[in-house]
Amino acid sequence: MNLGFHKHDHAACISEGVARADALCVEEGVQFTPVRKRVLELLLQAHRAMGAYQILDQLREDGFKHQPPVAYRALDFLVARGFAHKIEKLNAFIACAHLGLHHSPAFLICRRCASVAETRVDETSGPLSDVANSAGFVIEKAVIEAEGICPNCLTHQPE
Amino acid sequence: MNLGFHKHDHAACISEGVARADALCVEEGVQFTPVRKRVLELLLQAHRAMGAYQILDQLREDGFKHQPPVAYRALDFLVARGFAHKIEKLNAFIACAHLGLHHSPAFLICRRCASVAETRVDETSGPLSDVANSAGFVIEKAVIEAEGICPNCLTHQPE
DNA sequence: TCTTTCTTTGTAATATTATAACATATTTTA
DNA sequence: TAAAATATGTTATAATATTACAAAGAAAGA
Repeated sequence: MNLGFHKHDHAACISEGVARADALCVEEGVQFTPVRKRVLELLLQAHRAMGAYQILDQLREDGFKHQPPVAYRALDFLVARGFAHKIEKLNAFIACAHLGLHHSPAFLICRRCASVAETRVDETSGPLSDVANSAGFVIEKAVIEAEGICPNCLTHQPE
Repeated sequence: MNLGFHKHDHAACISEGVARADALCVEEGVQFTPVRKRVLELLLQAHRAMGAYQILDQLREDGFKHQPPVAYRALDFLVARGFAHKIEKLNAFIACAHLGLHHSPAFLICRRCASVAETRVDETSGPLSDVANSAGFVIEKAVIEAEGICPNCLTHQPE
């Protein structure tokens, strides 16, 4: 599976991501306003997790308004629609790597280079679901974030 | 498996937890100082996730010093030794339910009553490990936190 | 024991992350 | 076009967490 730990056509991945989000917003009848679009672009461009205040700094440079709610509102919108995800461990946000697909994301976070790869996991099976089912707990959303060392960092500077 | 969604002898579970931590500290030659012990007691007693500032408030009532670092240092100690865990989703801390056992914890968080149950998962197998292995990513620690509705809340006030 | 080393605590200041509240503007719907 | 819903502008503040440095206490070696 492509986990993002490699080179790719980044310009295309940004414009495709924005286009896809745009289409989904039209479909769902919601407004993909300039700030929202810009924040998604920034996240796609960065290709890594960004804090809300980092985003705010970029917005200021772009001439957008830059009080905290501006960033948090845009991020809330993107996260609610699945266009971005919050990485709880980092208090940061990242563009969705599987935009448009309903999925349950999981993340691999490199503690050396801070790269974050998104993968999908099956919510309805696996050890956690088994435990939840037998306890009678209904899982609605799962935060799955693994920390460790990515293949690039292992290769280039093994510990 | 006992997930904590039930009645139990709470006084015993507090004193046993503290005693076990005490023994482990002796074994490892580290100091189980009064603040550290008191914070663990508070967490065991609360039997739910507590924020650092909630703990700080309790410490103040107990006559301990109560600047933020006091709580964060004690919590860092407890988390480093596995006596407590941080719930990233809640920015809160909870006493370990399997004190003394090396384990990879996972949590079931009820969004209605805010109870948190700890369970163990196998780090070395399962869908996430498979993805990580095939990508060459070495997982060191996994944050696994499921949100949903606990059996008590389902039974007592079904939605 | 002494003394040096390591660990822990006390404290002030500040950094970082996030939300509340309310006014205004814009878009959508009827 | 009026009403309703949605989105933005703005101020203020809440909640979470860390840095830095001084002082106190415990552990280890001579």
